[in-house]
Amino acid sequence: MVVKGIRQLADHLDISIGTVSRALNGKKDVNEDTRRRVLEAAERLGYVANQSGRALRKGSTGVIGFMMQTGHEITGQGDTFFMSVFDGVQTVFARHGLDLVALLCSSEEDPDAYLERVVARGFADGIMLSATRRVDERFALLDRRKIPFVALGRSLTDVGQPFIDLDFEGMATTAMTRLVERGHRRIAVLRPHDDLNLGHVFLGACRLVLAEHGLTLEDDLIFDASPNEAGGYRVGQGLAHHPDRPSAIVVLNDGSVTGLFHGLEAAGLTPGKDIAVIGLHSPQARYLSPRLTCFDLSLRDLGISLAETLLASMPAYASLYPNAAHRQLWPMTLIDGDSG
Amino acid sequence: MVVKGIRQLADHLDISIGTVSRALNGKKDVNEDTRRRVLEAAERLGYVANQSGRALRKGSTGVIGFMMQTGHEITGQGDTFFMSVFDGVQTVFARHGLDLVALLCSSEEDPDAYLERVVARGFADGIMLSATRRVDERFALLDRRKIPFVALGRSLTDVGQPFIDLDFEGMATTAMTRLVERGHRRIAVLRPHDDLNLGHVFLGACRLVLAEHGLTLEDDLIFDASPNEAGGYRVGQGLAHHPDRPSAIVVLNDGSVTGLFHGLEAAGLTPGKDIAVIGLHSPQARYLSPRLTCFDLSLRDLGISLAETLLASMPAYASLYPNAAHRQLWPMTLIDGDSG
DNA sequence: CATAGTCTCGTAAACGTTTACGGAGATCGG
DNA sequence: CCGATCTCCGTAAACGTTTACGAGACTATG
Repeated sequence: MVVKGIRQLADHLDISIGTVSRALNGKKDVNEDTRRRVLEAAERLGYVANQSGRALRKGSTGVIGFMMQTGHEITGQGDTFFMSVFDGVQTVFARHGLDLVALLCSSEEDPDAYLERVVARGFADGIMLSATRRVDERFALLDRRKIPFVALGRSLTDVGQPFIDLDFEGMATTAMTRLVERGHRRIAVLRPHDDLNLGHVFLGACRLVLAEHGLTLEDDLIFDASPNEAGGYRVGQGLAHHPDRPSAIVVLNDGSVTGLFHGLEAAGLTPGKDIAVIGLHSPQARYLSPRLTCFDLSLRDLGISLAETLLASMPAYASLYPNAAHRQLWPMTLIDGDSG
Repeated sequence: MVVKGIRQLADHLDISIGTVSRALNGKKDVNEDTRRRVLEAAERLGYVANQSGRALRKGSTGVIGFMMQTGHEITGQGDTFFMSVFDGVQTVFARHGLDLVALLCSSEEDPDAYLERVVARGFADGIMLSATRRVDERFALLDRRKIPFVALGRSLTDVGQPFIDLDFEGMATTAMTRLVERGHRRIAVLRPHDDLNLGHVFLGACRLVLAEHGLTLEDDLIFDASPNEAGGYRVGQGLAHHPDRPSAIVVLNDGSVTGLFHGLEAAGLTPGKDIAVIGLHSPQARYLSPRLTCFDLSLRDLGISLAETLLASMPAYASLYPNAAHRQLWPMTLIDGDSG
């Protein structure tokens, strides 16, 4: 048997709905005996407070929305990237009875309009953004709507929004220094679409590092490619037939690395021998041959930080996370491989 | 400027909230002039009806939940798999103003309890399931709660629930016949955890096909492995050192194939030469060397069918999809590769 | 002109919950 | 034994929306 509505549950117990509600919500003014009775009955009859009614009254939904776009060509992240991050986010939210849902924006719908719609409806108490773009209306939009949010990926049009982004500057420094010290002079970069800001940031950092060594990043060595196997394959082919082939390449699209390897091999080049490859860690990375030299990070911990940063900006939870970082560049560690 | 609440919007227009609501919802009893005025003002002031209020009154949320579990070790599918399916689902839902969200169940929470909680709250009008298990409480639970749903993956405890599953029987027939005709006699199978029913179904089908040829599926040739690179790698190693090595393997875990290849290679075996490999299509499949012989399917179309099947079981939309399949085995086509 | 019909709109109830408020009974201190 | 305090609970308002209902102002029709 299943009971629908607090009214039915209250009638069933010969108690007023007020008391039932208080009992369920752990409020003070309720006898411990009746509380037990209520809890037991709710459990037995499968009563759970209606989401809409509760949200309407309380003014908060208990839901956090993580916006992502369907159709996988947009972001450069590997296949299990988000699921790992989510797992970290959840462990934090679970402590507060918050639920994480992914807001799925169709590839046919305008992301800005979608987000505005969802936020304006009051669907979620907080928003997580991903795949931030170089000019990203969404930051201003969320500011305007005054809803707490955090971005996975930095904002370039800076007005103080909270975010956590990968430390691309650190990555650029480590990668470029390593390559230069090993004698590389012509170094290429593979990044996803220019509109995503991670590639933009990374290139800037690379230029800085290279300049310190009196080197430059040649325009014809910057490859934009879809963050998938096909994109990597094409770049591999392109590299092989490049009139002035670089001796190394750094790959931001972790989904493209295996494609790149096979593209190179198909053209008779051996990664790590004919051309050094440094990438981002992905599940495949250590099973590639040669093993990929790559930057690793704890996605689960990243998710935890992401959640804490968001909660820190929500009035109801801020006091619990007094020293959560408002903005953070997430450190990555280099894992030695055989590819570069 | 942003307006909050239909009351404010109505006051701003010197109109009653009833009329405003009717205007926004395209109801009949409203002058076309005032409707335009309302629509324009709503657009300009950024008014969108509150989700909770609307859902509470209408008794439906306009939200469809796709349940999935975070932490990627459970299901064999990755982000791109789901994102492609979602894209298809969305194109159908968009026509009806329905929104798809992914209900993310933490790996630390019991999936059944999670689903019960979400459904009982009335969070969504319909549910999509994935990663169905051999004994899956969720089917009975959704039946009991009388909420429309569809599963991506069949139910084995059969009481007529709607689902779409991959045609593993067809796949088994095609794959096994092909291998047998090419002279293979000892054929292995790699599948994810036994608790997921796809592996169970597939094995059964394989046994049937093999029996027709007077062959059997040896117990020591059935490998259960985590649906990831590491799992595949270990099986590759295991195959290489198998006392009576099979000459072919069919792989259900698409996330494991590259790992399997590298595991084999690390042990000195060449896929497609020393051992035939047939798998499922994945973004990597055609960039592997040798190219993977695999079964492909249109994920986007699968999503469309999934959505239509669900809508067909929702009273409000059923009439629009009179001949949507209630249950469906989704066809897959074999793509010739070099691996087997 | 009277009546019926049409068009448009305002009013108010309802959806399921939470919570401020007040009241009834019990307990306690003097 | 009386007033004060405490414990527990019921009542009712409020959250923002949709919609059934009815009313007023026209128009058409006879």
